[in-house]
Amino acid sequence: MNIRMNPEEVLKNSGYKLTQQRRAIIEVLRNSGGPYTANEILSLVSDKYSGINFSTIYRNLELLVRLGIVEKLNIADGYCHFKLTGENHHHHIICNKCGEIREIDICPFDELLRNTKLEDLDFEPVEHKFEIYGICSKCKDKK
Amino acid sequence: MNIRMNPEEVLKNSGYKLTQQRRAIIEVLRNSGGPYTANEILSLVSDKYSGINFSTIYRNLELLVRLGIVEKLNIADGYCHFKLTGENHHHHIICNKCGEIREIDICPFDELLRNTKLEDLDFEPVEHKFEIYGICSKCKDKK
DNA sequence: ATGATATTGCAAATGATTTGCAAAGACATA
DNA sequence: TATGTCTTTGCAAATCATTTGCAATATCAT
Ligand SMILES: [Mn+2]
Ligand SMILES: [Mn+2]
Ligand SMILES: [Zn+2]
Ligand SMILES: [Zn+2]
Repeated sequence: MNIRMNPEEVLKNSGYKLTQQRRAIIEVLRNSGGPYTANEILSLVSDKYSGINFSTIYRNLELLVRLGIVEKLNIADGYCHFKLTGENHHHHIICNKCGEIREIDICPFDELLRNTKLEDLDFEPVEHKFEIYGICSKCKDKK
Repeated sequence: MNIRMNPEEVLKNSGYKLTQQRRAIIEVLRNSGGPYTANEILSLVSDKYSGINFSTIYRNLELLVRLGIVEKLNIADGYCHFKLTGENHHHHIICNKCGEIREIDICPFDELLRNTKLEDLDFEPVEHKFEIYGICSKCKDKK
């Protein structure tokens, strides 16, 4: 499964059908930064493909995660957030007040691999999460 | 609010009552590594204080988080996990197969602060999460 | 175009977490 | 130590994101 295949190709290549709904979901994730909640994705997709159902959103997000196309983030706000995996790997800073999610390019994992400390862990890493929570500048100014 | 106060002192100092249930919850968190789900904490506490209710667990965990005594982890398994904040700050490697959570001492945040990259972010960090997901040695051997 | 299968929409179920409310407990005060 | 006030608890019901069963529909190889 070449890493350079696009989501549509991965789907077909894995024996899944390229439905209107799947196209729309991928399209939305591609054109918007994210990460978005299932709710937000439903709204965005509804613009392109009205009538799409919540369970379709959830079922497909799960499939896309399973295929490695989409990444699922468990942010401390009670919802799952989803974004396209891939080219621009990054992490997030999240405001505890307003909930704004901003991307950062700093990846602590690169550093880890460089130090080969992982060898000692007796563990095969697949993915990783790094998030910084705090107060954004807008919210700091407010009080 | 001195960082050297113990949980019981912080509670009283903040005007909250030191109930049997709160004592038991803190006791359990102190004597077990964690992080634990609310469910696991209910079981552990029930040994000490039988009859304790789920809503009491949740309400107090929320309070303890608010007071900075407990840390809430959003691990990608659908549950919230809780552990005592404080002395031994660390992160986790989590097995995608069996769900085992193991502690690691590597903290990417120290590194970040050293590089002063955070100054540019215009953001006041409060806490951070770093987790590595993958396959543990036990699960790797199984297949 | 047809048929075999995968996928969808809908509505109902699930399950962790939250909430309202009356009874019980903590603790400052007398 | 007894009293009174205010907080906290237990219980049961509500919430709400996510999941699931099933019949109807869409996709795609032929
Ligand atoms: Mn990274
Ligand atoms: Mn850390
Ligand atoms: Zn903010
Ligand atoms: Zn494992």
